[in-house]
Amino acid sequence: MTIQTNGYENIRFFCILFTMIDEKIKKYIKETLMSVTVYIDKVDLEHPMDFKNGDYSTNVAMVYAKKTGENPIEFAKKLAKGLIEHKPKEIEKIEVAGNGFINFYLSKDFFIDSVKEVLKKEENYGRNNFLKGQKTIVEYTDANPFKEFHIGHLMSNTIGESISRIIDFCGAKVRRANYQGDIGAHIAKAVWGIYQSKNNLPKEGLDAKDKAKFLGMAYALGAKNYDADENIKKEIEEINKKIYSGEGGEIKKLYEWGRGISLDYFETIYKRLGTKFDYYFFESKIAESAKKIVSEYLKKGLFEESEGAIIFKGEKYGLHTRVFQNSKGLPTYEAKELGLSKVKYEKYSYDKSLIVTGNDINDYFDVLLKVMSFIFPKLAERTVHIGHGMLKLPTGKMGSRTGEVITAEFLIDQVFKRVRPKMEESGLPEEIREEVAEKVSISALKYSILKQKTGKDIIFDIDKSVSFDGDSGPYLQYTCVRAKSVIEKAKKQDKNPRAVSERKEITGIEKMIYRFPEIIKRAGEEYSPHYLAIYLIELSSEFNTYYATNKIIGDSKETQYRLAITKAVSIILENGLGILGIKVPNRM
RNA sequence: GUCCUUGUAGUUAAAUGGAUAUAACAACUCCGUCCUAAGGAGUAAUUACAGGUUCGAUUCCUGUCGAGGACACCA
Repeated sequence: MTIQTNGYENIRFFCILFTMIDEKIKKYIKETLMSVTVYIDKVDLEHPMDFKNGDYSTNVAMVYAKKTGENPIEFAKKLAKGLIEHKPKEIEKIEVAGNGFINFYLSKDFFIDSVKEVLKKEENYGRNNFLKGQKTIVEYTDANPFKEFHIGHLMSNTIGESISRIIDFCGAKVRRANYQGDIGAHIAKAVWGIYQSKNNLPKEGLDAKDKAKFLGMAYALGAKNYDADENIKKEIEEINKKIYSGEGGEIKKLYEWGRGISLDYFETIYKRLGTKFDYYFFESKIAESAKKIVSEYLKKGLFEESEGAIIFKGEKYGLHTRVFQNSKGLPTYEAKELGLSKVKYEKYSYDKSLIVTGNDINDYFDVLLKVMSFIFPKLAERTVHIGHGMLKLPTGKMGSRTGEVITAEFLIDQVFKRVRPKMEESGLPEEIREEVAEKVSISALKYSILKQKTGKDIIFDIDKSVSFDGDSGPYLQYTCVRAKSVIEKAKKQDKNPRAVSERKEITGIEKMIYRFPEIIKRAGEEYSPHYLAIYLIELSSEFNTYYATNKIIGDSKETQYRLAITKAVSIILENGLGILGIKVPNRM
């Protein structure tokens, strides 16, 4: 067999050679069970909470003892005996606990080999093939031109970007998409506001942020007058029609001007957050095809007419009724989303389409997917909606309708203000202070979003939630920087990492290192970055304990192994943080 | 009213049906530097309530109470 040696093939080759240890143990349990004539398709294997109960543990004996009619403990003992007979070399010891768990203890050689593997694969450590080649399009952020980029967009962006990176690590071919509402009543309000100051527009030279601020004010003005004055309401509706029809003239010019500066401004935020989109989809481009789909399926009887609108009766399927085309003949978001699924597919013939939005539209997505299952059944099967929770301030709800909008930049700036003075305290060179403070601020924010389960709301107290110690992004960065700094120092003394050890004793940090690939896989299977975030904290905590109790750079033979562990931790932290969308500074 | 989500230490969170429910923050004790103390060691503190299924329930089911969201032309 010949193996092509370009980098990519190499990674794949590794993945085939090194089956993950948990998979291997599961297979081995399954085979042993079959030898005692129990067939099962799923073996539960977990890491016990406490290291003293082994590195892996299975409950199969308790679950399946009943099938054979035996006493669980007796069955566990019998099974363990079979397991011990052809124990793989990675396993040192197998024990039956009093309640019927079978516990597996990995061998010292396994841990040393794991460290070796991390050093060998470096930035590719943790990659797997379980989504190999799967073409996946991930839609997230979805900020609307003319409106503010608020903290809801920040959440969607942070989560979507991280999920994209996770599935990329699992072998998927990922494309990032941003779907933007550049049409509709809210836009018309903003354009009306701009029209009022058309002779006093912001100057060309101003930066994107200030121009965007002007748009925010224009929108607020339009929204206020829309509600207060019947005549202005009519004017705004007129503007809306003009934008929809795309007819030329002054309105069109102002609209395009505003749309342009708004999109430029968003780019500066994406850059700051570390996202680069492959595709931008705009509502204005989707509207026509959406209308066609609706009228076609109205004829086919999927939709019905009611009070001048075209609706889908969801009640037949235990869902709600939704309007797909309003009585003015304009397609609603529902219809546009249908069109979008098709347009996306035409751009990138995806196997999977993920859509990350706030969970306030979960119910609505159920209806949409039902409708899609009739119109584009194949696309519906491939579409997964991921609803994230809302970012809430202790004072109440955060939403663009309440008027109390918190922009992403405001929040980042608030965090930055608290981080910046720490740069002086830690005596960093003048020239890198801004840059490090920026990385630390983004990390604090992103981590506090990613550490918890995606669907749940986050109560966000700027003072308390964004902490810089303990369970935080900066803690992870700090641990990584510290580890790297030790390695640098050792290098100057000609001491280098090497995964060789004579010691029999197994430390807590070794028991964490090899788990990284498993965590990536699980996070990818469930589209859940928080598994990774929590793992990285546990890893860091173990490393910091190790650091506090072991002098890493010493004169003993073990120095090279301690350095190897340190290096492995820094590699995992850098890979893991990268996947969370967090950059590690060189110093902090 | 109907449907969906949710309720875990003082606070914010974690826990593929498993072992003594795990962390961080805040509180209280310690470690003052030697490789980065944005660190480490320790103490105290939690599954809303009532039933059920199970060898075993924070997790599954039913009910009660509390919170959030969605329920026709916004997205």
